[in-house]
Amino acid sequence: MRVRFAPSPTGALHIGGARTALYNWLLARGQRGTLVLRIEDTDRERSTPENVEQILEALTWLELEWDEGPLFQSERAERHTEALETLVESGKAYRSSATGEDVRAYKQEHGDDRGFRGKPEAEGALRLRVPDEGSSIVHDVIRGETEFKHVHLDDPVIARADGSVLYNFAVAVDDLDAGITHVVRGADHLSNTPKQLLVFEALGAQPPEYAHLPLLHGPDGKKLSKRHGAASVQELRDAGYLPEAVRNYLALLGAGFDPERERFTSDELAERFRLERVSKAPAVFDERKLRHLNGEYLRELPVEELTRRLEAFTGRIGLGGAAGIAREKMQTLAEFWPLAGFIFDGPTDDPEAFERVLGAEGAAQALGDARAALARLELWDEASVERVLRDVVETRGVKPKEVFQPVRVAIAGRTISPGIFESVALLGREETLARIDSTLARTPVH
RNA sequence: GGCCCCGUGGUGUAACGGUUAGCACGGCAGGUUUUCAACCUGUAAGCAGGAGUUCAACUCUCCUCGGGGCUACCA
Repeated sequence: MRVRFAPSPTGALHIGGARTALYNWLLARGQRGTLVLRIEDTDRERSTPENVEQILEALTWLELEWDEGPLFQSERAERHTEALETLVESGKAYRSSATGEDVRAYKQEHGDDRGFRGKPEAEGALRLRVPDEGSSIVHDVIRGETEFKHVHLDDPVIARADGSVLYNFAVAVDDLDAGITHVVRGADHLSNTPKQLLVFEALGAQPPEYAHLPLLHGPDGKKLSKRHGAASVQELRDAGYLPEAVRNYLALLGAGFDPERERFTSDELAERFRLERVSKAPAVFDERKLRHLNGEYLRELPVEELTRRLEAFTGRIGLGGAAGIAREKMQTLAEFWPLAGFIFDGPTDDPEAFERVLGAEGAAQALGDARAALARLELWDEASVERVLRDVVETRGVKPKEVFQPVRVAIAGRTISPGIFESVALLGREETLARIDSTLARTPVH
């Protein structure tokens, strides 16, 4: 089995495209087949090295593997020309200068549901001759059979007047030459399939098996796009999602896995993936669910691994201790720094938190007592810190938060942080006492 | 306009010609708790609508409605 993922080089890898790539990968992996990557760059304008680079980067980030082959469709221009000539010689394609305007005029005359048929000319673009009789039937592994009557189909343009080929032609020729057995792609290509089928037929070749995946929509039911927040793999990465979580989530969106379970390894995914089980209905990309899943993956990562990823994500080093105490509280890598950055960069400036917590009655005394108790500590570790701080609570006869919150604001600057004992223990004696002192110095005493 | 696809709670989905229509996210209400999370318990919420086939339909057929895609000398 040979499958292919053929993105258009328009820039970032769209989330829907990522899922298509993933499904192809799972299919190939589960069936011991090969995944071929090919950039659909017959439109040279849109194909920039940067765009291609972005796509490869995203696929690599997702940890998908593919077979090295001719990566660019444009490298095959010679073969395309040759195939074109074959079709012209056999009368299956003809030159026509007809424009979109002419096609509309034709339909005015013959009816909207009548496909355009041109007359052969000496100059112009190349159109494929579609027979009026019969129909092309798309045999789709997911959707069953869909019939497209030839009368409704326009003779498609397969090459520009300058000889360069167009997508629907090139894709068929390339799939044929690459020996692709299964074409798995977005449902937006379903209507294009009869044109490609016609190309296979004109070339006297057997088409591959097709499977059209349901499209991914945004929360508003419209096709997923920029205004829905993250729309590309790159954005997901930058938002702090883990590739394994993204992969798992994307796989869940329409693959028809057992919903009693939702976490799967790549091997399990590949093992269970069945094209026949893929849903026909479009799915809405729900970032909240991805967050949830990501949080689970994050919490199960060994601390050393989590640290490595946080360091790569933030560009900082020495995050090990902080990773350990913050990991229970984050769902994405991006949430780490707001939560634990104070350990490295000093307390966050949050006047509102300061006012509310340290402005409260008894806060200054509580903080002072905590300071004194901590200063007496001989062994500075989490258990000892907890012991003495709880002692302060007991001695003062107040609620725990009346002691813990002032300490938290003193060291973190804000009311949200990892656990107070762990934070203090990690910060160290010197830094903790210094931060408390500096806080005390500007705290009003009630 | 033409051609085509799709339709189970807000979201992702499971099941089956006969079930109290299940699970998860999210919501709500409690619990735990030093904050925020996490975690635990409980709870609300669905077969788009209408015909037909059948002893029986969410499941099969048709229609309507709704959503989507394609309709380029784009991919």
